[in-house]
Amino acid sequence: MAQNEKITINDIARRTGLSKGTVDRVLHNRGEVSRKSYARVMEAIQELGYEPNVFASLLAKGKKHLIAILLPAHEPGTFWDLAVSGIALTTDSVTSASLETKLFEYDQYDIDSFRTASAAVLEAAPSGVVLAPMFQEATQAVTEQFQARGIPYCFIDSRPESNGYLAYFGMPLHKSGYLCADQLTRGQDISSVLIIRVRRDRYQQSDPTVNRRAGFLDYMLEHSPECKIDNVFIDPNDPAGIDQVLESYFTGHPDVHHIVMFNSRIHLVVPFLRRHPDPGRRVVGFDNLKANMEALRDGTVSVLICQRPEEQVRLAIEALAEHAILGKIPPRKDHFMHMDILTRYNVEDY
Amino acid sequence: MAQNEKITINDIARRTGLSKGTVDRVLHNRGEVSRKSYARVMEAIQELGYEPNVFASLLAKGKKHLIAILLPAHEPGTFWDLAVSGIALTTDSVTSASLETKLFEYDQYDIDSFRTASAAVLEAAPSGVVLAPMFQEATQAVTEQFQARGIPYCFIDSRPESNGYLAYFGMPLHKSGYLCADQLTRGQDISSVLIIRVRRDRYQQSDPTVNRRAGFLDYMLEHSPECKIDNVFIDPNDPAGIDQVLESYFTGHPDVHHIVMFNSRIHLVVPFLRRHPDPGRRVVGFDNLKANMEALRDGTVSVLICQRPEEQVRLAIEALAEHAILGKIPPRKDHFMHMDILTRYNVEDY
DNA sequence: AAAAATTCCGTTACCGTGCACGGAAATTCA
DNA sequence: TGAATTTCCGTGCACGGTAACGGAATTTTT
Repeated sequence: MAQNEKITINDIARRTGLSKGTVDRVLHNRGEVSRKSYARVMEAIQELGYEPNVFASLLAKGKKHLIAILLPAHEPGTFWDLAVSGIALTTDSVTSASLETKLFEYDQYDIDSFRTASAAVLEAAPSGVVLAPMFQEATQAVTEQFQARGIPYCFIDSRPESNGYLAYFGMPLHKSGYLCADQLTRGQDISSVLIIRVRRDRYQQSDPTVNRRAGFLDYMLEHSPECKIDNVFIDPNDPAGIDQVLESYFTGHPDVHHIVMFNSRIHLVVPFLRRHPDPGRRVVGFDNLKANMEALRDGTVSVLICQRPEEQVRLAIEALAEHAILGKIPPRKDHFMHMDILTRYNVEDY
Repeated sequence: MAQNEKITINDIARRTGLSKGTVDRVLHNRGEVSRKSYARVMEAIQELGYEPNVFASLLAKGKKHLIAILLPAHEPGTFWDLAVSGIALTTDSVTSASLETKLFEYDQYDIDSFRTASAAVLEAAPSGVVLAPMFQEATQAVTEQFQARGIPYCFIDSRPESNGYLAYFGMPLHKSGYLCADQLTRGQDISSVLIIRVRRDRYQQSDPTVNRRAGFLDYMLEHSPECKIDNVFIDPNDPAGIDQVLESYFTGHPDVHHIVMFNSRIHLVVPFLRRHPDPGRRVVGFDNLKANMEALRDGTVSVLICQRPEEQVRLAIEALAEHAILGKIPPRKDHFMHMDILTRYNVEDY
């Protein structure tokens, strides 16, 4: 409070009778300092409450830190497209002057492309990496490389069992399924629900929808144990097939009104739903894709549960930046983000 | 992309055959430069794509910018307490090295204390001010002072008619009332609602609840025109009185189940509601005060509509910082923030 | 005890801008 | 035309920290 003047390494040098070169050496403990001098400097730092000047430091070393972002290809209108848009959110022009971000993309259905992309990341020798764990073993493999090279990394979206990451930013998956069920049923008893699922591929992937579904089922078991729960599977790349599947299901089950989908692709079934309106129907999906929000606006979808993937990316980048530039490590590892409930009445300003 | 090396004012000096002193003069156009030289420098800046090095600049001038925050006193558990907690969110340690924030508080029921606080802000000659418009004319008066002195300012929470502010961060008020009604009724017809209001004081204050109520009534008019809407008034400082008012209202109107309140004080009526449970009741309030969230958890309150006042403060500070440090002006003035819907199932990670 | 090797430490040249000072060049005045 | 101004512009130090370089002091070797 009182003493306004920031104290510098020169002050410490003077105080200890040493030179700023020596002070600098102990600050970055890069050796070549006697025990005695080391102790004296540390003491002075304590006493005077020295704090390094970030600007001077950054200016002097003039290094640009590279943050690598390793994500599935962001085809327009997909979840990963949202995530990627968060890179630009690293708004802070000051910080960003010493930060460079580079996006490494891969095909989320092709493990080899992931391996190639990982290799490229390692090649680039970044100061930090943001990634989503898609392929379990391959992710494990690459993060071990990161650790071996002392490269910090953050997970977004979901999180593997491992433990070496700097931080994780994502939605509490099980809870999100629970919330989803509550929004669908509005806390009232319902008699039937249809879960629409996407058939997964051969590789063992980390799949957030598993936990969501579990949360959903837990809620239903507690609140609507009588409720009949059906599952149908669709193929994202076959719109005609989707229509067929739904058509045949609903002709067989005219009494089913409610629909949920635990991934971001609720928009895939929207065309069908538009053609077959049902005033008693409720539809809940996930993630604020453009197409999903459109469906929310016109009432085809009742509720979307969203997790701000852009924010997750932004926060991950910031955590890595703080680590790289200032050597800070975030107090918490796991950051469970708020689950946003979107309806047609609050979708506009999202 | 290709040329990696950042170009500096020295490069420009060399290119133009002038000295860096001159280049610096045109960069900050502080005169003492001939037309011809000025033009040449500008041209070179264009051609080479010069961008100043923020760190060097900040280091050289070494000035700490002061951002003043002018808000109602943040008594624990109030809305303004939340807002104030956002000051600490100016997380970016790099930026914050050149930023200093100072909180100026006043009594939101005492216009003189506001005047005193405003005077103190002017006294401090800050590089920017964050404020919420409580007293209309007094706010007008002080912002005129800011403009006269070239001090940029941002509004949060709500926004007066005037026009000289740098940016505004807040909830779309009318829409929030609309949303509130939808959450209360769940889109279904209801027959009656009770609006609980706080009697306002003598001074003409900027009152966000007016717009919210308007939005609410608009919704009801559209969706439940038959609905009977009652109003009662309570005094925040008289708990016993609150109980009396509610007691007498509900004994007279046992058929009324639904309750809304358009300010952050829904927690005031929670004790009464807890003592008089009603399974058919729905209660909607605003803002994530601790007490409100508690009531959400135990089911006394059904839904809270929240606006992240901390984020508003953070964003306002960041906007001012960018302006003060880098001279940037934000692209948009008005930032309507997303309205968060909180239920017992997503309140935990908020 | 002298030479060789280590361990420590001070000096110094930057990093890119900001800014004060003083002087050269151009202009105005007498 | 020479002096007095006014316009312009270059020089140089400061900001706080980084890191290479080389030398003094100390320790180890022969």
